[in-house]
Amino acid sequence: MDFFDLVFDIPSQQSFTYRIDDKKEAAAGKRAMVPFGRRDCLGYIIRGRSEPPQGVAEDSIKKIRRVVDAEPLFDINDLQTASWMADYYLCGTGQALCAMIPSGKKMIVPDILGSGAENGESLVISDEQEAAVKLITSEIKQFPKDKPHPPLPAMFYLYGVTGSGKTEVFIRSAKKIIDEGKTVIYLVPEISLTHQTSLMIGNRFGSQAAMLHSGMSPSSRLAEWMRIRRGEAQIVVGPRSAVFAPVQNLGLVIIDEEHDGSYKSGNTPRYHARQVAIRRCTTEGARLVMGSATPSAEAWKLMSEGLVTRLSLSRRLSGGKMPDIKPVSLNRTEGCLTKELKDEIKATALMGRQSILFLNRRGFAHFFYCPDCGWELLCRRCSVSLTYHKSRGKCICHYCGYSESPSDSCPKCGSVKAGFRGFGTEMIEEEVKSTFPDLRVRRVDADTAAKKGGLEEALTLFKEGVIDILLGTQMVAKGLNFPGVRLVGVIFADSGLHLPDFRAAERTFSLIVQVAGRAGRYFTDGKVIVQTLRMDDPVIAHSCALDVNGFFNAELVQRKALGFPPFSRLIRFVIRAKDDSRAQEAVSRLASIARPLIPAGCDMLGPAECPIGVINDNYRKQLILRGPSMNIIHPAAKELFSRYEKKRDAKTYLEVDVDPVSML
DNA sequence: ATGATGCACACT
DNA sequence: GTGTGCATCATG
Repeated sequence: MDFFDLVFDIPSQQSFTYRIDDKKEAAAGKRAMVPFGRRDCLGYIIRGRSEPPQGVAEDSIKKIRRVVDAEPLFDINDLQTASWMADYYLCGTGQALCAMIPSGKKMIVPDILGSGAENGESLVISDEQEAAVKLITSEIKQFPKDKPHPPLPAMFYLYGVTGSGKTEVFIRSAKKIIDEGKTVIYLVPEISLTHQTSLMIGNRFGSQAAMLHSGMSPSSRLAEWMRIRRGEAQIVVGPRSAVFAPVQNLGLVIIDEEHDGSYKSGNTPRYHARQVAIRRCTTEGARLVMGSATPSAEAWKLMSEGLVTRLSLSRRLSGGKMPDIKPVSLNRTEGCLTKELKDEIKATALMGRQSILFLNRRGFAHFFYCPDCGWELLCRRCSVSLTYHKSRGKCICHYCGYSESPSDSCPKCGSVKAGFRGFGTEMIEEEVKSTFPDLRVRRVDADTAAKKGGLEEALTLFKEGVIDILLGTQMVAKGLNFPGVRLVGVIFADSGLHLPDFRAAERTFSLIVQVAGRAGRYFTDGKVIVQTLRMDDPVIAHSCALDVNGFFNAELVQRKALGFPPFSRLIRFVIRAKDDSRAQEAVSRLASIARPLIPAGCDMLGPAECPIGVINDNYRKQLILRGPSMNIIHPAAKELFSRYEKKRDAKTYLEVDVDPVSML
């Protein structure tokens, strides 16, 4: 073994061979400084070899300058995971490896939230919880080897309303697995919830636990990582990237709030932690348990197919009850507060209790709808909102390119008020303040949270009861529990429904149910008012009834009919360029390469403008490959990718997203 | 990704 | 005839 193959953090699958004098130093899994091109570069050693690869002259091989690590950073499993990622997500092996370690690449600001810890260990658990722990930690039955299916790990889904004690089941299961001498990875979404859960795990597992917090300094992150690598931690808590935690003898991966979008990486290796977890569990013989009150459609389907075992928790603990959720029509309402909501805010204030009002992010684009009956213009083929383009005077589908002219009155009820409008978020704050001049109102959103301590301050004040009404976006919707809250008001539940994304309904449903879970965790008189333009919309109705089953029954029929996931798999190609016509030409070329490559039973959506057509002065066009399974479209996508990249169009960039989660 | 190279049009 | 600007190429 005189030679070693290295990969770099570049978007190329290629590896490069180097030589070393002191070969004891070098080993697969270590990093090394080497001359690469005209500069020195940090590379990852992925394997040793006894002679140079074919076609590479011996004297063109350079020497490794310095091996950086005394001990390998990656073991064989890690290296295999990286090459699997490179293949699956169409990125460089080096890029994948780079994503697996806490690099000093991105600097992160110090710790934020200092909110209090959760109540400690509850000694008694319910029968349901007990049964769940038992199943999760039971002997893994080997999958029959003769099955045509690809091997899958033992997978469970802890399905139950907020406050039903999922965390306790996770913790007890983890304890049992650790007692068997194995290790656990506990994944949490990339939000404030991380902190509360981390504290709790810290309380219960002490020094056995390691945290890979997203708000940690790079140095302490690295320190924790090394501690894990050395085998000094049995349970690792962290966001998405913690799925790569270098634990030995992995026994269990927990994915808390499985439906959460932050498990999908938004930049280059665009991996999904759930997918990587499944893969890791498969190769390392571990089991997987996910949990949420609102599973993703993918998980729901896996459950109904029996590939994931469902474990239900049906009761709320801590003396809480699910709140009374009331949908209220916004039609013909002056402003954005209905009488019902105002009355409840008043009543709540009189009781000396608190309210949370949710301003869900407004639909970003101009969509065509009727304020009187709620009718909205949808694509006939994709059932996705059409986006109005003022310049062209047309409504366009961003998936398939279909367009039509808008009419000047509502086709359903004839109202001439139909047109393009939206709720301004600032005006809501105005209205709340002017309606309730003697109540203390505080708004928390991206702007207010931007300045340091802004969010923490607001939440502390709210907790202390110094604020009566907390106005907030998603960042307040998740995770945090405020025992004093009686009322939750959703200002405009439909807003997310207008997004031109086939998951719009799923996300809206999930958000409303999660938000409802904020109220009445410890009391029986929780109240939720859901304001909507479309009282009869099944999504709104199902979410207000907390009817997950009913929602998915309807939603999955729709998805199946339209051929969207989970009944198909997607690979999305996005072309980005400063110049619109260059971007257009590039997608056209991409599409013409793609057309003959599309396998039978698969199709291509687009090329079309991305739903957010311009970001940062970059024009964005997309093309989506769709097929019944990954096995079928993935090879085609790989071929398309490599043929397109053979010659890249000037000043254009291509991004590939396998299993895209957000289509915006 | 990124630095090197080579070819285009511009200006002393 | 040399000088900036960007598209193209290779990196062992």
